[in-house]
Amino acid sequence: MLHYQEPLDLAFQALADPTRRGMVDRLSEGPASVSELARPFDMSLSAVVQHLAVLEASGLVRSEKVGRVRTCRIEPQALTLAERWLGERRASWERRFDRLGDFLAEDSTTSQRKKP
Amino acid sequence: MLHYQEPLDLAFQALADPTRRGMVDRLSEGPASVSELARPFDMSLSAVVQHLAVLEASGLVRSEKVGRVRTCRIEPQALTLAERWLGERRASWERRFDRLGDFLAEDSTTSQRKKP
DNA sequence: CTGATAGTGAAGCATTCACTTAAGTATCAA
DNA sequence: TTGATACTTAAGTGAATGCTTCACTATCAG
Repeated sequence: MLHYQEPLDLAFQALADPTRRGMVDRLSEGPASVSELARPFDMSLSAVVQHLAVLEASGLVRSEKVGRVRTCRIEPQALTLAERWLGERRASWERRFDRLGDFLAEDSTTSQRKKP
Repeated sequence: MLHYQEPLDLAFQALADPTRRGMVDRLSEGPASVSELARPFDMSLSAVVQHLAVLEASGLVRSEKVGRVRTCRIEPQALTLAERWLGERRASWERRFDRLGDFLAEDSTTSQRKKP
């Protein structure tokens, strides 16, 4: 079962890991090098680089190397994409919730209404 | 490496799968039974039930059984939690970005002057 | 040059994930 | 009661995930 991974899959998957959320959190305050990103975490640099690869694949982070230092920064569009998806579903639910009063007042079983 | 799974881990993990997002999408339109949730997907009912378990564990969905039918509905608080996390990071980045704009507006060492 | 710094790449390993099939258990309708 | 419906539970499988270690390549400072 090979699937093309949609942006939302990749973004949510990337955000599901606390280390990666920590990295995004750090980057939301401004750019950072790989070792700088790695510092707070109790794991090998290699592991952090692998997390970074996941973040880059998801589009949440981009980076560029100058000399021997790779500088990472957040890519807010991908963040917004996920945020919007959530917002839309919540809005849909709220719309329905608002109409609930009408349904209750009318007391009808969906489509079983007019049958004389 | 045993960890307590934080709500955000569970929520983002749950949302990382397109089937589960499909289910949340459906539920944002209103409650549904398990088989109703399963109908659009080309997989066994068992698989759908397992996806549902992930959604329930994450707090995104709750369900209750009446007779032989389990009715599922969305739990918007968990949705809001994830949405807020994203919003906060984006806000943090935007704040920084605004300050950067101010800085660049005054800075001329790294960019060329406009030709007269 | 020499050595330290910053990162890269590959292999290996335990665990988790997303399914499957198969065999249940209640519940409702006739 | 009989049979269909609506799940439920358990076991198994292959692929993906989150690490590790070790070996390696650039880059910069003195």
